Amino acid sequence: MTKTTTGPGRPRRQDTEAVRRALIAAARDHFAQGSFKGVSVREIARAAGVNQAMVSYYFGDKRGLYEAMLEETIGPLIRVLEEAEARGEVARLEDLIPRHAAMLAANPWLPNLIIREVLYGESDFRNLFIEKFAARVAGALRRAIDGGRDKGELRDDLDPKFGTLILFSLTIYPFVARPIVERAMGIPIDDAFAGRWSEQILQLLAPPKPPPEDEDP
Amino acid sequence: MTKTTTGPGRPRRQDTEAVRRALIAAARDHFAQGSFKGVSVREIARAAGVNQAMVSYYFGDKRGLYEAMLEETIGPLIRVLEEAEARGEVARLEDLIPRHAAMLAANPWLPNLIIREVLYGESDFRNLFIEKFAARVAGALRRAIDGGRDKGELRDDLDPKFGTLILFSLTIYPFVARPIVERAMGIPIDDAFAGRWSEQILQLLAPPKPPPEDEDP
DNA sequence: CTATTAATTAAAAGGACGTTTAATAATTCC
DNA sequence: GGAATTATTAAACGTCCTTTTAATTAATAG
Repeated sequence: MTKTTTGPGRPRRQDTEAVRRALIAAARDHFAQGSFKGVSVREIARAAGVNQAMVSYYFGDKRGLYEAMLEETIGPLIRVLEEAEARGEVARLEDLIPRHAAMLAANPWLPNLIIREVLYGESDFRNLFIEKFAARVAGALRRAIDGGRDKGELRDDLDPKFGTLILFSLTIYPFVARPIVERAMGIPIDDAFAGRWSEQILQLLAPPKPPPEDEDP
Repeated sequence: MTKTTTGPGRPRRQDTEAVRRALIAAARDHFAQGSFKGVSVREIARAAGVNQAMVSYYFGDKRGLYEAMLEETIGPLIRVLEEAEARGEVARLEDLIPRHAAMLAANPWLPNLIIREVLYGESDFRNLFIEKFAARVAGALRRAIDGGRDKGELRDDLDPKFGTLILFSLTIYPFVARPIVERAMGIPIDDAFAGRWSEQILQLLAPPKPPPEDEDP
């Protein structure tokens, strides 16, 4: 006779990786909505459908879960970006910007995690985060700007350092401030937004078009 | 004989307003650094140099202190801005942008409080906040953009809605992401920054200059 | 087949936190 | 000048949260 009631003990043939993944996913979604202290282990475990003691069992403690979550959610995205850069797929701003925007639009938890880590991240971990994430993105933006300048694809009154900051701000902020943008400005952040927004950014940085002739070509 | 040791009881001639102000200031600084749950009443009271029970005594509870703090720190800034607008002092982007930037640079706790309220603010209060703060700033930006367009002071390939978002992003984000900007991009956010940054923003939105003649005037 | 190991549970331990309380002393009011 | 009020303190209270523990059972190894 097989027992059907749940109780302590090892369950029949349950995948340990599934539990880990469920916890990481629940942690990602919850930490994107609330602060580190504002989200409880109980909540996360309940959302993941596992016992709260599993957090300590798999990750040591709450912070261990948090850090594993950051590594396993943001890490892959950075790697994808870096591989794309290595293959020269995002050397030009016209390729890089839409890619960044699409990535942020497709992963709604991403901008929140980033900004939270920047605002409240604790010393050591925040340092690592800035180094691993922000510095790399900033580097890619800077290289694309320098390249664009050299090829005359960029307006020449743009300071390269400030240009990097302009791009950084314009790519991330609308997604971070989503509630404001949607409700106070009436701009929906939907699938189409990333594309139109990228176009607007690129247009802003393009060199001035020659003044229109009075006649059509 | 006058007692010199501290103990329970009403102190000699201490100003009740001073206690209130100390609590508000400590709350402002602490809530700018940590989340609502991440900052304890004990910490704030200690920083303010008063007993923790004073929080309940003056503000009812922790949330009462938080809301009073938001009202008394952000409220005046909004009012200053609105009065400036009423007097027509910030109708033009060249006046409005540097003013916003200077305000954010001069009050380092401001961008953090704003973004935190947007990210984690709880239902009712966040709604109020967005309505009172974000919507007004967005409105002022929008009016300045529309005005600038009418007078031909703005490039004409700029969608007004997106233009508002561009300005909003560029004015706030560098101050929010200060650690990133300073450390990953090497741009110090100091007194001089607000001015140079405003110029860069305005330059970006200005209509393209006529192509330079080959001779000096 | 038996003994060990691994995964899970419910419950409890231990700590921190927000809030309340009772005591106390300066101030104010009549 | 005495009674009531106000501002303050230290301590306690109750709650919630993270982490640990002891029990339990499936899986695995010898």
